[in-house]
Amino acid sequence: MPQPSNFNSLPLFACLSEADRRELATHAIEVPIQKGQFIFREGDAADWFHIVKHGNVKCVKSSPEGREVTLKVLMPGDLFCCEASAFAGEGHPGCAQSMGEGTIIKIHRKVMLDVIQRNPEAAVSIINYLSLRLREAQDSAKAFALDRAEQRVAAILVNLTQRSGIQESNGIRIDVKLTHQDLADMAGLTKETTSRLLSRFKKDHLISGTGKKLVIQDLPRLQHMAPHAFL
Amino acid sequence: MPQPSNFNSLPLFACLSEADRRELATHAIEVPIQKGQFIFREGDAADWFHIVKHGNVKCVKSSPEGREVTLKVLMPGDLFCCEASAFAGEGHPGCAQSMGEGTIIKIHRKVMLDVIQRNPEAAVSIINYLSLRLREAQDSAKAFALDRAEQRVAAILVNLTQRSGIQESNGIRIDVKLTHQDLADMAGLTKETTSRLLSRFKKDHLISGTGKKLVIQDLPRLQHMAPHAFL
DNA sequence: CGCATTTGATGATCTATATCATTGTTTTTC
DNA sequence: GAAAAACAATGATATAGATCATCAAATGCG
Repeated sequence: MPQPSNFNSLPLFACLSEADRRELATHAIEVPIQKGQFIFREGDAADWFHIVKHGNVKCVKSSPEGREVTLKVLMPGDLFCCEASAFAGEGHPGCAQSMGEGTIIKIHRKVMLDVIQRNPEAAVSIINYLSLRLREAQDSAKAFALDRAEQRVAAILVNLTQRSGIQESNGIRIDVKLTHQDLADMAGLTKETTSRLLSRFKKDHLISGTGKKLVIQDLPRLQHMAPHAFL
Repeated sequence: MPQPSNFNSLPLFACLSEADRRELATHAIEVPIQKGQFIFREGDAADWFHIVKHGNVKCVKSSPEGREVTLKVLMPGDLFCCEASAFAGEGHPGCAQSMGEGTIIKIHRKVMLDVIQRNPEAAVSIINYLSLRLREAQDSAKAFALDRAEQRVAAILVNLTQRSGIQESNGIRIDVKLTHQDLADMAGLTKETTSRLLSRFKKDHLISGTGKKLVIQDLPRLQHMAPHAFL
């Protein structure tokens, strides 16, 4: 049961006609996802565009030795891996893995490319989307190359707060279920180092709560610690 | 004196009609660049598309503390910073700096956008170009997060060899003037560490020559050291 | 050409973060 | 609701790479 409301709220589709959005919605497939489930793996054929409906999905790359980085955590509404892959019909450059229960919407690339053909405006949207993602990826590369562990973790917390923060009585709750290992994978650290940093952040009253319920208590100071945006 | 030959050889323009390519060539401006000269700086308005005609240009980001990363070294024929910036009319997300004497070609974004409007095919080329760059940037982020210094330097040498290598009697010469500092900036290392690694590579007969004339002697073994592509 | 500047090589130390190890605390599962 | 599994906290130690410090070699410049 596709939900057109999702399509309307996506900036990427804002330029489409009502008819085209309905066309996309008709061809959209909704799929439930379980914690840890791979939506696709590195190298898989990229025949689908994906949109997170609810839950969170992480884009992951791993090294032969088994270490892995999380390049991005996706929130409801986020499009993923419409990158190179889906357009050029190549394999996926990384994995997409569900971080918990959720739902994703899949649209076959043929349907999508069809709609784009008919809407030059949509192509521009895609270009803007890719440009933004490119900038983000370059910022990440920069952060990994130049920033220290503390700065990277701070930047990640700031980013997650901005993208999924919910105001609460005692601060802003990050609405993503994150283990220390998850954060470590985003920051390119070990879970131990991440754990120690979070302990210090708690001691300094920058954050509170634990595990699944991280609450940001001093966003300005965290932002001040983070040289630039990240993730 | 624009050189249409350059335009014909660019994959990005391959789909254009002869007339459109001529149109671009007519509006192209050729500019000589000096060593160290900034073609643009972070934050500058992005009103131009740039193409390296000869010489090399590096895309650089720097941290407030003065450290910097080189996100990419561009070879003749490479397009640069047609990213987010030029399309969205935003500021440049990083600097572009000449690595030596050279020439670049500038095309105003209005001319470029005009041509793209008339050629839906061109938009697809741009999408493919951006997709590729995105993948590269994600690979870089991954390399910084997961690979060790030696692996990153090896990967960079492999990449430079593939993009600018010239077969010579004693190996493949990298046709880019690189100081150890340049390589260090690409790998996210200090010049000392890079110097030590290159010394070891020489001792192991992986490379020879020095400074401005780096010669790769054992590309297969270097490739084997590098987990994945980088830069 | 000869001097000044930049670049390269390499030693000695320092430090941020990884690794290894343990124990306590949640969360899940049956 | 008890047992199992996953997660968190934190100490002790190891190490890759940074930093500091020279000196030598190459390169550019007047």
